[in-house]
Amino acid sequence: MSSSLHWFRKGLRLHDNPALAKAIEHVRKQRGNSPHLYFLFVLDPWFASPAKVGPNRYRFLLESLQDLDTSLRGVGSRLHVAKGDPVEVLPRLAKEWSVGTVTWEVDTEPYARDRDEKMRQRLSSLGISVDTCVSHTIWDMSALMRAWGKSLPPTSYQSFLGLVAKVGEPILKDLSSREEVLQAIGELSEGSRATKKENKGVDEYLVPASLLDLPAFRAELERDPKEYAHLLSSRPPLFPGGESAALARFHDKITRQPQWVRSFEKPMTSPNALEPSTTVLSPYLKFGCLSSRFLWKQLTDIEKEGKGKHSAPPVSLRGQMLWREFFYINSYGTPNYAKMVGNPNCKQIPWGSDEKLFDAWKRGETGFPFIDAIMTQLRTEGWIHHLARHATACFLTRGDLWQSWEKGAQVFDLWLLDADFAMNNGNWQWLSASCFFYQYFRVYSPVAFGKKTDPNGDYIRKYVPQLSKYPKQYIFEPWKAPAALQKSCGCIIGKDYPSPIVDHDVASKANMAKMNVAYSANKQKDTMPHVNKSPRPSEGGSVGTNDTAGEEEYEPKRKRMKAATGKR
DNA sequence: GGCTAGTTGCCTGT
DNA sequence: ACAGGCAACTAGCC
Repeated sequence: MSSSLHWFRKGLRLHDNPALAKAIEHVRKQRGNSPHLYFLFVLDPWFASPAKVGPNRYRFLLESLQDLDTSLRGVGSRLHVAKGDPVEVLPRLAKEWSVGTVTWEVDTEPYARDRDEKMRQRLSSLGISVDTCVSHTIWDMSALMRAWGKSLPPTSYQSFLGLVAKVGEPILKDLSSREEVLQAIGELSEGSRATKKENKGVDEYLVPASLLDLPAFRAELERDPKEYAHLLSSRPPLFPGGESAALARFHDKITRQPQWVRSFEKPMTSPNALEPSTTVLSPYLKFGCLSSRFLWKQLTDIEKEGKGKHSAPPVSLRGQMLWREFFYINSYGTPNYAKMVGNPNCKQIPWGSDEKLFDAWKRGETGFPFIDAIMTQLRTEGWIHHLARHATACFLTRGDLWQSWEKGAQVFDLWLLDADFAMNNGNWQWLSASCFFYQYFRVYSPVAFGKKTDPNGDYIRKYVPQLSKYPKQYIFEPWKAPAALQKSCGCIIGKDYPSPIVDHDVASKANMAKMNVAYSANKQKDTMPHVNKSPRPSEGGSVGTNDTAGEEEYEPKRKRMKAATGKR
């Protein structure tokens, strides 16, 4: 029982990995029993299936595991990759390998919290000790919630900034580098018998070399070759997974251009640039290939070192990191965070359920080129700009299609490389004006918004190539092009490219009226909790765009509200 | 109870 | 580039 095992889940890195460092310490303390340090990742069927993770992100994960394995083998160690339920698999291997201590990085997602609690109990019953560290986020969410002192987390960014100012910044002095950690592992590996033992027989714990090694994904590929065609291309991926790629990208986007870092303002970046206008470090943060604490420290240092002014939260790069922490505390402290029903911070809104509208959105066939280009980039490349996410999320929910944010979040969760429980569900609530943001009358135009940063429509030309010959005055709204022009451009609207599935002006105004009704119903429920009134489904036409009807709908409720509060 | 601020809306006019 | 109208939201703080 003298060996240790570090369990990788997120945190797929060696640098700044305090739980892994603890595992090294545990092994160092052992003497004489040829203790070994094992590294394990478990492909849990809970997420490792084509229904839960799109091919791009699975590829990214495998590359991240391959990179870890390569690094470890360089110093005489290796990564073991097992398949199955980790609560079943890990304790079995721990016994087989005479492991006395297991370490992992804290994961605050509901599934992970539940799984890890089961793992603790299971290991405890086997007499195996557990050591964990918080290093996926900059702050410890449980400590932040204690300091906050309320049962529900702060839902405004400003109050969150107040909270972290009160708590203070964590001390991030001695973040270990990958080289330091590898050297320490190398010293442990020397003379260890375990590495040699494994060379006998078939190795069932190798990192899968590609998606095609996984039967479920192979079956998907055979079922839908077109969908997976981009995976078979010989071109290297746009965003390769792994710690090496993470550190290289960090160097390229951050270290190499301090002036750009210091002047970064998120709203000034472009959602439809052909080269990403932001860092695209998010996939690496999601899997922990890059340490958020390391990035935070580097950004802080770059701001300090330069002279003159630098940008500030919420729009600066440090501000982006704080948004991440903000959504993490919300995901940690909100019951049923990923749902509307049962989520105390989420407005209850009677979203429609129209499969045709939803599928058209998902497939990028709405007839709005800007939206369809975004959805195509998402599906094929796995990353879209933050503001592109805004535009398409608003379009699906309160802007145009009036479909549930939960269904939109599922699509993002499937296809995004950086799909993150906290930020994905939080931002969908934000964009649908269900939580965090409530100015529902500010609606993104699927035609006008993209023109500001891409007047020529080059982004559309790339991702919706049917329209590539359209002149710029029609490319954002091709249905307005004269029939002769459509013909000469080789793309007839309604035949070669869909007609718009909604009239944006009509739909968005009708939806604003529905939001008004839904908000009023939520207000009544809040002020009169004994009246368990579910939000009324409303037809767009019944409220319509008539101002007087809206007034009548709204005014009496104000009075009732006053009467209700007056009772106190 | 009132006031203010809120990561990044759109459109028109200057 | 920026201001104001649009018709008007909520949370947080006083």
